[in-house]
Amino acid sequence: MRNRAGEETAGRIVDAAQRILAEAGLEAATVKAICEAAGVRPGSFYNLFDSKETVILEVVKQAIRAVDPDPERTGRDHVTDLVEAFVRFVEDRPDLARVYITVGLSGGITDAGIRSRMIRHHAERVARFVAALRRDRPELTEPEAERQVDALLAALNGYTLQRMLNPDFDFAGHAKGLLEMETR
Amino acid sequence: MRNRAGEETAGRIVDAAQRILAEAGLEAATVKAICEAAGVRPGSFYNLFDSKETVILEVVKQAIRAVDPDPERTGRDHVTDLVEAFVRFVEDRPDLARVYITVGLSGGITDAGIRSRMIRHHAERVARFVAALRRDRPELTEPEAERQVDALLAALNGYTLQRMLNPDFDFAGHAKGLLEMETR
DNA sequence: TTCTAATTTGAGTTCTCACTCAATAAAAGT
DNA sequence: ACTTTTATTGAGTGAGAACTCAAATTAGAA
Repeated sequence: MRNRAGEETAGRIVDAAQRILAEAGLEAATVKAICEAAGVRPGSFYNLFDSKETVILEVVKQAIRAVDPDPERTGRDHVTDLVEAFVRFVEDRPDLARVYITVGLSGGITDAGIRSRMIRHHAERVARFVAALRRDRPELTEPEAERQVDALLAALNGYTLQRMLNPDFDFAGHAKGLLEMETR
Repeated sequence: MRNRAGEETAGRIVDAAQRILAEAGLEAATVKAICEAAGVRPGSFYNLFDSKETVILEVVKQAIRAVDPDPERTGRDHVTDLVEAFVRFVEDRPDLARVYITVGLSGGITDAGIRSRMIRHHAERVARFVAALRRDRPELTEPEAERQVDALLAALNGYTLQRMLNPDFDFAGHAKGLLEMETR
């Protein structure tokens, strides 16, 4: 095992970046701050990563994965499960959620691929929700289900936005309210 | 007329800041970039504004004002009117819509006032929508109407987000779809 | 143990940022 | 025309950012 030490250090750096992002936001995630939190000197940082952006992107990828856990479960979840996973993500990792939403808008992340990656990710999520909804309510046609899922996800994103603006906003409660409207 | 020249220059600076914010985001809105776009030297900038933040804030205020035109009409509109106004805002002024969302999300604006200002603005909008909805459908109780408006506005914001990510997204169509769901 | 490659170090370098200010120019008032 | 207020200029400051690199250290292989 030749690069065990390096890999371990790289992991510590990503963890530190994620912690800072979660606690203090994107602006505070400087290389210096990340290095201090990881207990590492800048030289090591740049020995292991090409740029700061690489690390932030790695955190964002983890965030994307975190929104939809256990993707192999596809075909068995209910809409409530999916919504609950989304709520948990926003509640547990509000600043990852912020990063997730900001990335598409901000010029800070210059990686061109990230935008299309997020659009594709959204499309996959819609498909998963539609499948779950039609399982719960088989009487719905495909287009009907799609329209409802579209509105549901848009509302969830909108509430996420609100939660970003106002930390006191009761995200979980409002998300649950949406479910009751949808499934009535 | 003592400060006409200064006021005109200040206007050019605000316009330039708005253009840059809309086209390239908060990160790109440096003093240098704003000055270049406005055809002004940094010295003039700081003769007219205390800080960069002052200018950004001015742009945000304009964005907020643009979302809800004709506020004196309160008490006469229907939900469809309000939604249509919102759609028109997003379609006609995607630049301001982007500013509204970007700035709200970013931690870069340290001014505490801007956040609460946006929250207050949202509350006012909810009230206006609730009044309109109860006028359209008197059978609804206040809490019922509030919950529906909440979801409607969240979905509209979510769709706005989607539209920012993907310019091909059919915002107007989806917004109309929401209305049909709400008022069925 | 000894050699070698992976890893870490930290004092820089370069860059760009927001912001300043003394000097100059333009405009307005008398 | 003269004076005073207002507006503009642009070189410059210091702070802090991302990032570099030659040298030192560490750890696995022989």
